[in-house]
Amino acid sequence: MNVILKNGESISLEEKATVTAAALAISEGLARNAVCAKVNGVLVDLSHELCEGDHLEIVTLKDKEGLQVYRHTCAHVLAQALKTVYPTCKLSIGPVIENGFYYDVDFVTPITQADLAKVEEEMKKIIKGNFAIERFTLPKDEAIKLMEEYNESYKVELIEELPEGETISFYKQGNFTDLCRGPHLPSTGKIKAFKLTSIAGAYWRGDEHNKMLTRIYGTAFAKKDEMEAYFTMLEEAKKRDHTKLGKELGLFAILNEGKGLPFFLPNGMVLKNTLIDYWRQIHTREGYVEISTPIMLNKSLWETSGHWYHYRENMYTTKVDDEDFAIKPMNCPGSILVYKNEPHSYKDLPIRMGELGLVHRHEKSGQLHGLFRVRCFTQDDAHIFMTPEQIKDEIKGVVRLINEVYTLFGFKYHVELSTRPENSMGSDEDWNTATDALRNALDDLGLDYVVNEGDGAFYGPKIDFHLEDSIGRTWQCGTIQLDFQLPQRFEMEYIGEDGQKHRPIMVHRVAFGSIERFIGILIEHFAGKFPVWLSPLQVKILPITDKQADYVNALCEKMKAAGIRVKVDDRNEKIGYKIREAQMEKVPYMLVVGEKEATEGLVAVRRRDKGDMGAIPADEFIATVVEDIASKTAF
RNA sequence: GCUACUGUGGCUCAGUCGGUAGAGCAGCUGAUUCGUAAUCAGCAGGUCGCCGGUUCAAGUCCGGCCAGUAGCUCCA
Repeated sequence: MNVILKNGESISLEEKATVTAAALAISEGLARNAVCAKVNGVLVDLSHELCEGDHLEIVTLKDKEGLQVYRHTCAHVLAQALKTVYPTCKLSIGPVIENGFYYDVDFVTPITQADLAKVEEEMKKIIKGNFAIERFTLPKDEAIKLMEEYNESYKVELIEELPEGETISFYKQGNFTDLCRGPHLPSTGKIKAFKLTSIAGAYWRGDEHNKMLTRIYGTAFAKKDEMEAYFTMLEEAKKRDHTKLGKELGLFAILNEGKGLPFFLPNGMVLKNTLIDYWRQIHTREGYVEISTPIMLNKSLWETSGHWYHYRENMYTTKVDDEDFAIKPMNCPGSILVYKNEPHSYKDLPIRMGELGLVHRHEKSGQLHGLFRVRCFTQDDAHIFMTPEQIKDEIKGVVRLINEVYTLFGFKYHVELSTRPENSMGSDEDWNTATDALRNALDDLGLDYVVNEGDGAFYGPKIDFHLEDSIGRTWQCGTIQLDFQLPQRFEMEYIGEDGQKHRPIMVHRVAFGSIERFIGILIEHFAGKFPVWLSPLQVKILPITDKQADYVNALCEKMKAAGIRVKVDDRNEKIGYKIREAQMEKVPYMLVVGEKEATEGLVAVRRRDKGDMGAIPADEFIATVVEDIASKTAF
């Protein structure tokens, strides 16, 4: 019989040849590295029997799917080890995740991090035992019987939900059998590098009303050095932790007096204000106007907007003179009131109305984290009110602006389009129109995007921007949300060319997302070494002795006049001490000034990452820094 | 909110089997005026997250609360 390979060629094999046999027929090396295969697009085991005309693609550990299968087998080895060490535990699910795998298990007595070593030892034994992993299938009733025999009630529950008549596959390795779709490695001995990393609680089926199981996380790589590299990356991420750097660099603090409510310290405030200055500059250029609305407005407003019904549990409320008020969790209703404050002609549109709005949301305590998840934050919000014809161009303008912002900081990003969720308001027709408008704008710009079905806001579909930082982690920041609902609820209008009243379309959009979160991301992205234009302190002057005091003070004043953030360290300390401290503060430029420089009008420049750069005339240095700031260059 | 873990001077951490706290850095004082990541000496600083319990005795053991961390769930 013949099977067709990835490159279109076909090879001839004996009837019922397995994937392994096929791999061997192609090359011995491929057979050795084969993990599983894709037959007609479906992943199968190496022991799978091929049929005439099958399209065959051998999968190795170099393929994403190959590594996933490898990790999935690790999860099974973990499960087998757990059943050996803790025979009374019950298994639930054990999938592959990014960088590893986990298994959710119900223990009679909870285990701790310290117990993982024992489990790892057992896993090593299983790997060394090199048990063959064999697939078999059972009809539903027998599958249930088998799992009942093993007392695996979670597995029984999973099987019961499968459609009648479905054959159910199991994988057996040694004395251990697990319900699984597969595929798997041919034997446990193929695993070369794995580690159990952590333990956490996780709800059965991800539902907080269900029992909490113990989730054991692990990671696995094809080679030991790849795993080492992964742990090195994690170490690097730890060093960049914005909560740690935020403290060390005096940027922000979150105190017991208000959890999730960040305080900006002087250095962090410089960062925040610099970002805001930049934001104002580009938005003014793009034809935005800026407004500011109260952080607290009365209940009837939030009833009109729908927040009172759809967002109530996240809102802080209070009573003023017996009237209910809510602290705003979003800025849009305020912006709408500004729009409605006067009548509008079609000639006014589009109106691009920006607001750096401070919003408060009562997030659950367990999800607060540094600046990434807080209870009060500043959105770099803007609402665009427009005619239906303007939608596409306006969306495109916003996408371009967000691209400009992310590019400046050196972020790569990808785009996601989210569609109608379950708990939403409005007609299907409106949703379809809105979703199509976003889709068309993205298609027009030729941007790649993924679609998240059912992940939109309750008032409309949205485009999300997920940016990637310097060590490859992704963050959701920018979002563009189209809204047909609020204009209706607030009965917004404009007078059209025809003299009739029309309803404007509204877009909500942010570029940074939340300035707080964005600052957190910037801290980690730059590891605290901000580019000159963002650095809280740009230049630190370090005189060798107090004989240089006059020269150094005059120099400092001159730099301040040039718009540079500069300080003199005139303490009675050795130069090495001053440099060490400035390095730890991550100041981009240090100027060492001794006798020689003071008499000749020079500065000895030391750069944060490059060390001693030699002496140059002071004026030349000032010009360089001014240029760094103006051009917002990366250093 | 849920599960697990953690909480000792401003910061980083030590404190054994329960016997009423220890270091380095930072700070202050003094000396030193020095050339590219820590000059020396002295001083001061803590009701061990909070509340309660066990005990002759609690930083240490137990319970509750508060806060943080890793996840779950949710989200900018």
